[in-house]
Amino acid sequence: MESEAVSERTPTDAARDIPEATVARLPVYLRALVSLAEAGTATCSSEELATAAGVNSAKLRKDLSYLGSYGTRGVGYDVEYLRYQISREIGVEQDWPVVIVGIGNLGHALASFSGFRSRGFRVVALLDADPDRAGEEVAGVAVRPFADLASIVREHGVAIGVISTPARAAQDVADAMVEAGIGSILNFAPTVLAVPEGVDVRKVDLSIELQILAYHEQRKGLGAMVEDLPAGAGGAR
Amino acid sequence: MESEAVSERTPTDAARDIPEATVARLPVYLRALVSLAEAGTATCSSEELATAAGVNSAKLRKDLSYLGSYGTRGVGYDVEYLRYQISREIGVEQDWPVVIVGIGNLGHALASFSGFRSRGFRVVALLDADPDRAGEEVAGVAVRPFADLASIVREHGVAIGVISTPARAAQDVADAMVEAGIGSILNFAPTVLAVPEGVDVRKVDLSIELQILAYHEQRKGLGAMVEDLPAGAGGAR
DNA sequence: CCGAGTTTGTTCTCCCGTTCACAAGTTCCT
DNA sequence: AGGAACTTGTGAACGGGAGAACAAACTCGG
Repeated sequence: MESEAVSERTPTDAARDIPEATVARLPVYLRALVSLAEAGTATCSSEELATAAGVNSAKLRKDLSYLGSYGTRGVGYDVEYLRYQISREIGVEQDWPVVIVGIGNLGHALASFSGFRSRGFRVVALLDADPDRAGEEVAGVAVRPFADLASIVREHGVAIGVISTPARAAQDVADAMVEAGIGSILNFAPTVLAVPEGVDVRKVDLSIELQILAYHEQRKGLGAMVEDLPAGAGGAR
Repeated sequence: MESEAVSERTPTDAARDIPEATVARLPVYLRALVSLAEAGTATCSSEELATAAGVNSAKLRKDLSYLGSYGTRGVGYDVEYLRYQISREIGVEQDWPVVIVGIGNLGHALASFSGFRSRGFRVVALLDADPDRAGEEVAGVAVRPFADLASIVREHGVAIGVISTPARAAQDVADAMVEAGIGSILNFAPTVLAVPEGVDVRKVDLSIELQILAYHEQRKGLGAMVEDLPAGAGGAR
C-alpha cells in the first residue's frame, strides 16, 4: 500500500518485463486454455488451469499477473478472453514465417508437424545443402537450395529459423541465418552455436535430455542397489 | 571431507546431490570434451572448456567441483580423465536400453538418430499402436505392436521410454510405461503428462520453443516500432 | 631452492524464481 | 441487505543458482 501511484502501466505496454521463467510457461497455459475451450468450458479457476498445466496455482496466478488483471475475484478467468490475451502477449495472434534448414529425417518430421500452422507459424521454405534434395516436396512445401536463404528471408520477412542439420553444418547455417537477418534460431543440431548479441537461440537436444534422465535413473538404482531383493519389489513410490 | 554425514539415508557417499542446473550442463561439457579429445587435445583449462561449452568459466569450475577435484591447479584438466568421470557420473558408461513408442514421422527420425548408440543408449524396440506398422523395420529395428511393451521392458530391463505419439495418445502410453516399470520418460508429444511420484518426465516441445522465440522476437519489433509515445517516459533501459 | 606465473576450488554476495499467506473483490444464499 | 463462501492478485519470506573474487596448489625458470 505504500507504493500506490508509482506504477503507471498503460494496458498497451503491459508487456514490460515478464520474467523468462514465466514466458516459458505461457505457451503451456495457452495450450491448456485451448483444451478447456474445446471442451466447452467458459470460465475456470486458477486451480483448475494450474492442474491442467501441471503447475502450482500460486505460480500460475503470479505468472498471469505479469500480463495484467485478466481474472475476476470470486469467479476465475474467462477462458476465451484469457486465451486471447496470452496469445497476443506471446505474439501468436500474428503470423510468423519460418524457414527450416536441413531436410533429413528430423527435418522431414518437423516440416510435417501439424502444430506449426495451428499456432501462428507458417513454414515458408525448406532448405537443404544437398542439390539432389532440391525439388522434393515435403508437406506441400518444395525443398530449395540453401543458397536461396537470403532472398527467401528478405521476401517473406522471416524472423525465425530452424536448424535440423548435422552438427558440423549447424554453425555455418546459423551464421548465414544471422547474416540474412534472422533474429531467432531454434537449433536441433547437437552443438553449441555462437551468435552475435541480440540473436536468440534455443536448443533442443535429444542426447542431452536422455543423459539427464540417465543420471537420475542411475541414482534411483544406487539407492536400491541390491541383488538379494525378490524381483517385483521395485521401489515404486 | 567425510568426517560427518549430514544424512543417514545413503551409506555410500557417492550419491551427493548435484544441483539440477549442473546436471543439465554436464552432457554439454561431455560433448565438448569428446570434441577436444578427437582434436587430439590432452589437457585443457577451465577457460577453454567453458568457451567450447558456451558457459562462464567460473560456472564450469563450480559445476565440476560437485563431482570432485578432477583438475590440477596450475595445469588444467586431463581431457580423457575428465571425460570418463563425467560419463560415469551421468551414467553413460553403462548401456541404457530404450523403447520408442509412436513411429510416425518423428518416431522415424528418432529411431534413425545416430547419437543414440554413440552415447550409451540402445534402442531395443519400436512400438506403434497401428497394427499395419508392425512388421516395418526402421534403422534395423523392427516395429512391434504396442501390447508388447510390458514384456519388452521386462526382458531388456528398460528404464527409459520415449513417447513420440500424437498428444491424445501420450497419457495412455505414459500410464502403460509406468505400469511396465519404466522410471524415466522423454515426452515429445505436446501435452502435459501426469505420472506418479518417483517417475521422471522431461518434455521436448517444438511449439513451446517456437512460441518463446516469437515472444522475444515480437518484443524486439516493438522496441523499433516507437509509436507516438512522447519523450519523458522513464527510460526503462 | 625460490619466486613468478598459472589455474583450480571455494567462498561470498546478489538476483531470480518459487511458495506462502492474506487482503481485496465477487457471488450467492438467507 | 448482509454475511458466508470463494477466488484473484500480491507482498514477503525463502531457496537456489550465477558471477566475482581470492586463497591454495602446481609448474617452470633461474
